[in-house]
Amino acid sequence: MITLMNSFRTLLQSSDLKATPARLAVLSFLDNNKSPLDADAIFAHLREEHDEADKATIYRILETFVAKGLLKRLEFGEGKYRYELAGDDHHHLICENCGKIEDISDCNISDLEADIKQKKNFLVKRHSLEFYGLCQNCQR
Amino acid sequence: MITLMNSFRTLLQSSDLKATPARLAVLSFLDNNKSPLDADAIFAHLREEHDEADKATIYRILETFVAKGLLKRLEFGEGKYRYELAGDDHHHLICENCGKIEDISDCNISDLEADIKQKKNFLVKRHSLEFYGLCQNCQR
DNA sequence: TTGATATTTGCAAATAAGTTGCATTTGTGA
DNA sequence: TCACAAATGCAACTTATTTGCAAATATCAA
Repeated sequence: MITLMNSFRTLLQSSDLKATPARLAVLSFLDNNKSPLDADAIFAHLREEHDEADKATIYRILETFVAKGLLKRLEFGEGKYRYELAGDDHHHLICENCGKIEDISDCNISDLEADIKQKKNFLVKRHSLEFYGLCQNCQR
Repeated sequence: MITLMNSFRTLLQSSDLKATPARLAVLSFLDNNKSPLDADAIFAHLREEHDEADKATIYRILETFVAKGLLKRLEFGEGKYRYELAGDDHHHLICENCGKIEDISDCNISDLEADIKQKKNFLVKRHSLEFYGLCQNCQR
């Protein structure tokens, strides 16, 4: 735990960000959590953990982290953003019945991106790809 | 023009929806328009065309149309929804510099969806795939 | 063509997500 | 341990969207 927090500290410092309790708590919570979370879930968690932070602060932290590349901001058709730690590229399987969110890696769309440059002369910087359907449990 | 409006009438009727002026105007505007539009753009357009409708009405029309499968609801990382006529499957190229939105078809991810069923036992119903980058003009 | 009626709309108020200005507090390097 | 830029809290605000309810209207049958 101590080492984990230290690694978050280091991460923040190497991004020119001060290691404040709220920032450490946000990183730690997103790290513990498998699925992408929205601002309100993070806010609620910090409150429970007595790492309380104002909602404006949470939003500012998330914005800063996305700008620095520590987090990715995602949309799952809910009318709000979710956030996850930036790591290897992957996409999500979103169950429309129970809301469960799984990861998948190894989507191979770099070929497609090359195609796009070719055909449309559009330079792809990034993409979003999410799948909606039914998870194992909800298929019956 | 008259025939076009009649086809929208027919479309609405076959979806068990009354052909109101606002609904016809929304369909017509989205049909004329190449890129997906948000509720406010539609609202503003109808006002200009003197097909004025309340914003709540616009939102309800859009919601109804999506539910009936006439429209697709999209998100481009803007914190709001955009809508386009449902048609052949395609995805979008969103220019991060000028905001221009182009379409691309023929993305081949049905293979990937089969993979997902295989590996994760997740049943994909639909997906969202959007590309962000620089359009031809904005690359220099 | 006219009524009856269920559907749709307008209006106003409410909610949800996210943002902003500003005074105060706090990490951090000297 | 001090100074100061950076970060936070608070409150007010904006933007996107939703909801309740009464009034208006498209449609269908007579």
